[in-house]
Formats: sequence, structure tokens, C-alpha cells
Amino acid sequence: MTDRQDLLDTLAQVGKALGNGHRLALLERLAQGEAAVETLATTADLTVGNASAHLQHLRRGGLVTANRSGKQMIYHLTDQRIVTLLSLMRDVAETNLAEMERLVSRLFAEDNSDGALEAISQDELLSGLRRGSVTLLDVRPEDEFEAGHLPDAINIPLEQLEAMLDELPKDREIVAYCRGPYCVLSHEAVQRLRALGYQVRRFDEGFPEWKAAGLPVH
Amino acid sequence: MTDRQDLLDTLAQVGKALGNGHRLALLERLAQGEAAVETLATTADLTVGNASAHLQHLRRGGLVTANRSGKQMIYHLTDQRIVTLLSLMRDVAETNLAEMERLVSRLFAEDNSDGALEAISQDELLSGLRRGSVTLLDVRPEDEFEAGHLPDAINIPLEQLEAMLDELPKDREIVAYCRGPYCVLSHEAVQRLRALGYQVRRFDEGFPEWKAAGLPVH
DNA sequence: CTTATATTCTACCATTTAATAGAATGATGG
DNA sequence: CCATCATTCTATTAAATGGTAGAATATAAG
Repeated sequence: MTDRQDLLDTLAQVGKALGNGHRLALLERLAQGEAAVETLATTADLTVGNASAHLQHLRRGGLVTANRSGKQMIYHLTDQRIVTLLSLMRDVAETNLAEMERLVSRLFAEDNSDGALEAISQDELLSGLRRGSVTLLDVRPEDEFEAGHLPDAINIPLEQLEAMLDELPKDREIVAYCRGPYCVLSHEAVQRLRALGYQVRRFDEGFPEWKAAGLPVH
Repeated sequence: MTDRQDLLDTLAQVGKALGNGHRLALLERLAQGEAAVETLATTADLTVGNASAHLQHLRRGGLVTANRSGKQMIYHLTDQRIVTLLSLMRDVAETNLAEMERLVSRLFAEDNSDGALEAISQDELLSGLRRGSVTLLDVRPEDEFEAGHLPDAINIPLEQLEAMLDELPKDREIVAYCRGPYCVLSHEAVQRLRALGYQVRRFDEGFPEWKAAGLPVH
């Protein structure tokens, strides 16, 4: 009887690791590709010491591993399934927590809500790519792009968007993507490009979900 | 920036809810079918007050809902996907937490380990059933069986196993199943039936996983 | 209207978690 | 070997969580 409870308690370590917003932010960053502690601390807006402590927690939950490379510790997700786990949590939360809807719409609040900003699903994107009618735009920072991206995507980090407009076609549909469904980068990019007359839509997921679905990456 | 963190904090409520062994026990019971607080408290070995508090926590995480039926509150999983979520957590834990292996083998420790107790997978079970060569035995308590079971399964709760042997064939393979991979009931049943000369194997998952896979239930 | 039953809520205490600042460790490069 | 840089560890504090016992609430039944 206590054996069973010990087992459930150990399993609960996984849940515990998932039970903190900062740790979810760290996982989202790690889903883009491996990273050192300082990088992780910066993207999750934590002090290095605090980030390190959270990473230990994620380690105890079996969600990440680390290995040393010179002076740095490079952290990875242990497993591609963790991206799936996070997606499932999002699904469950969006379906069952009233709070979520409000928060999601507030996160994307600058929406001019002319209805035109509707996101494109993975299936639609795939068929668009197969037809060759879509240009893919990755608006994540360069290091994340380098660590892996969708095939044939162009990388224009959001800050450089206006400076690199000449890389984008005016006469083809563009699909912008970033880190995942709760990442605002692609949303912001779509708004700014639309204002300039481009035909752009947002991919409703991100690089990690694409990769976890077993689709090809570069 | 705080919008994003609020959203992640809310999402973390789901993780928090999964981050406690007693709550996982409650969820496992609810995966068998709806139940009232006292039933849940008994199966999870908690006081009613404490079970109620944990159930509120699961509610806040969007994992369960409740509605009143007379004097009782009947709790349900909000979603079949929660069974998938739990399976994924198990997979991740078994792959990445060294601790788990030890605990799983200790849970099933009475194993005479003659190698014969190897469990049967869902695919194998399905093909056995299609060939009609397998008798299905559900060793869960009657109320859980009544709330849903695999097609054509015979219900013999573990306590009544020896008293109801005449329902079981000696000349056909029997597959015993129960609540899930960490449920010892079917394991215990297999051991006892083998000692009596039956050809029995254990299904390596349980009723909830079968149902969540979209397979037919009665 | 009173009583009994099922559940939730409240108040309290012990334990765990999260955060901070600063010390300690490990690896690299002069 | 010494200085530097990246990370982890060690207090310390504030807040959240988990547990218990008993009061409060809601429904049903007499």
C-alpha cells in the first residue's frame, strides 16, 4: 500500500515540475532547442540563481537534462514527448478553465479584430506549402532559428522586421510563426506587415509543435 | 509581459493539480468512472475533508467537475484527454526517472519472476480478441465494472476470485485487466490463477487507457 | 420543522516552495 | 597558479500547501 503511494508520489514529481509558470517558460524556451543557464534565465526573466534552482526542479521531474560544455551547462528537454505533454496541458486548460480564454485574448489584445487575423492550422499550412503558394517567415531570434526551423523558412527576428522587408514577397501569401501558440512574436509581425500591405497570416502553433508532430525540420 | 506570465501561471494550475500523489490516486479512480466524495476518499485512503480539499484543487486545475445528485456530489474527469495526460506523464517518468523502475518493480514484487508473467499489449490483446481465442477477465470491484468495461469481459472482483472459478475456462487463454498499469489487482489475480493451472496473462494497461484509445466499451 | 447525511468551509499548525544575496565550485586562459 | 566566468549551493525569509478537527451548509426524509 505504501509502495503504491511512493510510486504515485514519484510520478507527482513530474506534475510538480509542471506546476509553476516560470518553469513552463523555461520549458517553452527549451522546446526551441538546447540552451545555457544564462540564456534561459534571460528569456524567462529570472535571476541566474533562481533559474538554476528551477532547472534542478525540472531535472528531478525528469523533464530536462544537462551536460557541461566548457564553462557552460547546456540544458535540453529529455524527450520530444514533453512538447506533447505541454500541448495537452494547454488543450485541457483552454477547454476547462474559464480564466484561460480571457488571458489568451488579453495576451493578443492589440488585435485590431477586423477578423482578418485568423490563424492558419498545421493542416492548412501543409497543403499551402505543398502547393508552393506560401512563404514561411520565422520571427524568432536568430539563435533559436539556427537551432532548428521549418524547411525553407526565412528568418527575420521581429526587431529587424522593417529593416529586412526586401526579403519578403508582396504578391504571395506569407505565414509567420514563432515559439508556439502563446508566443506573441508572430502575432506582432502579422499586424505590422499587414499595415504595410502584405498578405500575412499567423501559424497557430510554433516550431516545437511542428517538430513534435514528426514533420521535417532544418 | 505580465500578461504572458499570468497565462503561464494559470496553465501551471493544471500542473499543480497533477503534482501530488493523492490527487493522482483520485484521478486514477475517476478514470474508472464518476464517483462521490466518500467513495473517492476511501479508494485514495484519505479523510473525507481532505479528499474534498484535493478535489477542489483538481477543479481549479480544470481536471474534474462535479454536480450534485441528491445529497451527494458526483465527480467526473472533465475530459477523456486527462487519461492521455496521465499516460504521458507515466511514460516520461518511466523513461527519465531512475527511481521509477525500482518502485514499479517493488510494487509488483511478489512476482515469482519465472518470466512467465509478461504482460500483453493492447495490440496483442486486440488480435487475440479478433481471433476469439481470449477470455477477458475484469478483476475490479463491481461498481467500477458497472460504470464501464471492455466488451464481453467477465467481472470477478479479486476478493471473490476463488469463489467464482467456475466462470473461467481452463482450456483457453485468459487476459486479466484492472485500473491501469500501476494497479496490482490483475497482477495478483494472474499469480493466483496461474498457481491453479490457468493460462493467464495480464493486460499491461487498464480500462481507462482502452477507453481513451477510442476502443469500444460497454 | 427536525433530524440525519454528504460535503464544504474555517482555523490552526507543520512542511514545502520560491525568491534573494552571497559564498563555493568547476573550467578556461593567461 | 591566479583571475575570470558560468553555474550551483547555502542560508534566510515570505508565501503556499497539506493535513486535522470541528463548524457550517445543503439536501432528503420523517
